[in-house]
Amino acid sequence: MKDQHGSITADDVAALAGVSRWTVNRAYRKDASISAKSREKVMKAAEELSYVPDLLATSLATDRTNLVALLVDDFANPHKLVMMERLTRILRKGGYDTLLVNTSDEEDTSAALLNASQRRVDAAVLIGISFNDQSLETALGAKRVKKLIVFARMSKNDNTISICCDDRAAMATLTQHVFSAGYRNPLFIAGPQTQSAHLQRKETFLSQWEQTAGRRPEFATVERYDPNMAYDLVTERFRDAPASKLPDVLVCENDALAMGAIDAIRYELGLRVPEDIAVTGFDDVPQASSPHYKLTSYRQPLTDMANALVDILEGKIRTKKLNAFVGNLVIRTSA
Amino acid sequence: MKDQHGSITADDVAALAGVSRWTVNRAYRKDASISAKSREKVMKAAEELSYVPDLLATSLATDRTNLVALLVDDFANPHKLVMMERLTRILRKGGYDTLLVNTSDEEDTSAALLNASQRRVDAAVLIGISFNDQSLETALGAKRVKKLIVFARMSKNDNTISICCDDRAAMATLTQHVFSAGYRNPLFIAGPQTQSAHLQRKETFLSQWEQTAGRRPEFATVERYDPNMAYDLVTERFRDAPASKLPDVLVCENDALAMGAIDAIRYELGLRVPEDIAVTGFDDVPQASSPHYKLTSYRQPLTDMANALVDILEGKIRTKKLNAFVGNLVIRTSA
DNA sequence: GAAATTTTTGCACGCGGGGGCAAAAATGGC
DNA sequence: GCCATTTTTGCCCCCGCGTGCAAAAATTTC
Repeated sequence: MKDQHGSITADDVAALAGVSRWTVNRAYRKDASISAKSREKVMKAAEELSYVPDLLATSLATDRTNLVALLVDDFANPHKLVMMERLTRILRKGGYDTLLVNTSDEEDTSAALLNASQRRVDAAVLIGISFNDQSLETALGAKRVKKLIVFARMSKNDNTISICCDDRAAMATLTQHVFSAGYRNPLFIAGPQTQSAHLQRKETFLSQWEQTAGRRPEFATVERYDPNMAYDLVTERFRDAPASKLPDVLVCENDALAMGAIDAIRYELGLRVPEDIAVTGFDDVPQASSPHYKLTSYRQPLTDMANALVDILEGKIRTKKLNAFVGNLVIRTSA
Repeated sequence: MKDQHGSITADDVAALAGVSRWTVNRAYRKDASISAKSREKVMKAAEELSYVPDLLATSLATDRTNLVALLVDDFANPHKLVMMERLTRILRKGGYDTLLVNTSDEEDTSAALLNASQRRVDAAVLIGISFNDQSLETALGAKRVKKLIVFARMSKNDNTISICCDDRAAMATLTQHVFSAGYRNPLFIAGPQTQSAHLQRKETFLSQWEQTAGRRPEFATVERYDPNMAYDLVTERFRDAPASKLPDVLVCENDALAMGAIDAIRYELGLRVPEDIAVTGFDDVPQASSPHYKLTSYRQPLTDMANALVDILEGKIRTKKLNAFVGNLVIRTSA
């Protein structure tokens, strides 16, 4: 009875059940060789003492924590919330807990990874945007983490695993929709140029549009995925532009930019969406469906992607670059 | 050299530095009695081997994990993102990591708490809305967690610690602003009635307005803190109402509801904000500042609150109910 | 320079549980 | 009922590090 200490260990249960400590632990492992009878005895005793195995000790002994670090660097984008919800839920279902690591002000992703490695996470999942391949290459922390997974973005780094939706297919669908809706003069609004994933999205659109419409569209970039940046960009670029100089559709790299663009069109340019300028986004954040935006957007198959993540953790998938996930275009009235 | 195993332990460092393992570990504890000389030797050897102490083993030995479970049940509200960012950042600065627990579909908060307790978290912080005092009372998991902290809400449960902004002061400021702006016929839009924190916000407004204006205002409630619910509420309630029956201001329990209300006013009622109906929110989410909403809202002092959380974890604060945090009213054009 | 302190270091043991093997018990065959 | 198998159980040692104490080394005292 070390009940006073507060924590009940397998020893206590063993004593009560009249078996050895090892038998108690075995009762909790499903593949263990133990008779149904003693397992039952153990479970009964465990319940009586309200015993639960200690994951810390288990982790230490097995070198498996069932813990995944989730590194997030941009808490401004509501899509992060969607991803976090989906990932935590599905990871949990797969038996994993999530360590949330905020790398937004901490330029040094390496330090975050190192810290995670000190907790022996089974994997680190990056859903940020400012992690570039180079930093992953040089990060000391990166090497200590068992698995490094870039989620919703493609990394070219050979040591990292990428899970991403098929940008090519996505942009093809989008291009198709925009073109067949009659738009002919698009402007692509992209985020920072340093991000491979998004660069890919941009390049894919540009080339696909060129193929479809015979002309390579213009594009503009902003420094961060911040609605205000898109807002300012659109405002400054088109404030005094004659109607003939205006694009007829803004294809935005994500919803955050699209929403900023819509606001600028309405409140700065005094124009209508989609009549004067149409807008498309990417991610289909919850706000995209608000009557104000009614944003046509592309929804990534996050559930499938998260399930794939679990499969990777379980070792069921060994491919390093998974990018065949196809989502679907959510057509609303903004384009 | 157990380098092949991948993990370098204190033993390896000890061997290289020519001291015992315990001296190595001591070098990492700041209050340990160790000579400057040998600490230096150890650190040099550690760097050479790129050794880092294992937090799992440390936690097991010290019964202190420096891990905090953050339970979140509503990923639809963008304010959660703000809170998560602030909390993770400040906790990290205080030396704590964050375990993100999604309790949105899992009705059983108890199971989540139990799971967290198996990881021996130093505390569980609830920033959700559907945790009610009763469930905290009966939750088996609750007892196993060292500290149970309700953040941004007041719990009446004696066993839990609450950190909340001063709702009375907040609503007083808001009431004052609304009243002196000339509004006389407010409608309060509240979330689910089961939540003590928010009930408090509502009751506070009602009584303070009564005191100020001499008349107890009406209120309406929705089932979830979901913009669509506020949207529908406003639409249904006022669609065919004559202008004389309309409130002149909607005081909403949070920004999510306020934004839904604004959309309904504009897109369903065809009225203007604030000229026909003004709106106020609470939380000051990032979207509140968009040109579309320009929402007058109340910003909680999250940084102070998060710092208080760290102080509680460190044992520097022993008070159980902290609710003296005063934020500030962010006045925009919606009211 | 020897004795009395004080600082530094080493070590047994513990934290809670897992792997793998040998002993014990249960089962099967005839 | 006896022996060969198979299942079940107990146990040693290990995971990586912290605590508290005793031994060793360094420092002070007179």
